[in-house]
Amino acid sequence: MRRHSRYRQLIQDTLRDADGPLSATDVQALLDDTGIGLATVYRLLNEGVEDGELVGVELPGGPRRFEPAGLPHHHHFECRACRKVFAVRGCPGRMERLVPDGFELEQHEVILFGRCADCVTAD
Amino acid sequence: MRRHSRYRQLIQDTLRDADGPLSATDVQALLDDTGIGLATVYRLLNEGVEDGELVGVELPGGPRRFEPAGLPHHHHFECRACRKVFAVRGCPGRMERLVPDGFELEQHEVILFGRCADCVTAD
DNA sequence: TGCACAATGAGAACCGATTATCATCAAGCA
DNA sequence: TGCTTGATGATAATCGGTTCTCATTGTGCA
Repeated sequence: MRRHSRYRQLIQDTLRDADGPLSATDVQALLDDTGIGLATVYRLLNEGVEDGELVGVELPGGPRRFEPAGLPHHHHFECRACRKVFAVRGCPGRMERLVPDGFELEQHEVILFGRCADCVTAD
Repeated sequence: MRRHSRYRQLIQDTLRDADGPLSATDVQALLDDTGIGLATVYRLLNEGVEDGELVGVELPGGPRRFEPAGLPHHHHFECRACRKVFAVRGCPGRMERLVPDGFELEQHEVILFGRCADCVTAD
């Protein structure tokens, strides 16, 4: 049984309020003023996944990220300038057309790359 | 100036004949009988990218992969069973619809996950 | 045929991400 | 108010991937 954990809920809230999936170091940086250690962040993120409250998100060339479980179907946009990752609603669909004969499709991921609004404006 | 390289062309040919992008260790394994060293594989792959003959392909949670430059627009299918990655022609399109206001889209990647024909048959 | 130097292979080193270790801290109960 | 025990933080260890180092090889030209 998991007893009192100062941070458990705080991490959940942090992920829920974020614009997209966060890495362990992102979470630590956002909770910097609490002094939380990186080991604790990893521990709680992994526990969150085990408990089904969180899901891991893998994006090309980056560390593992985490977001709340149960979000509606969505994909991700990675800003090439600030490296932030945003969840984007919707899906282009029609993935089946791409699947070669004899292959079985289980899942798909769409990743958009470009520049986020903040970085576009910053020019 | 690059002079005689036994392997340069061999690696190009290997990538060109493959079903999809290959990692450095994939290439080494395919050229196993030549005794090529991993350092050489990495060196030639990186040179290939510098020279514009190859492009690097990043997929979630895997090592960097390489494929010939100039291929027509395509995406990738990763087999969850054998971990092989296949290039798949075509594109679902309509990516712009997903881009949030104020964001600028530069590129997109679509990755399909499932089981390849060989692994489906192997059951 | 000999030489200079690029190419190579083996393995050490490095790197970022992640996990393990362990002493310390503190919540909740006696 | 003490005690037990899970939670925590600092840091070492680990892990896959990749790059670096350097002695050796062998190509291509003199």
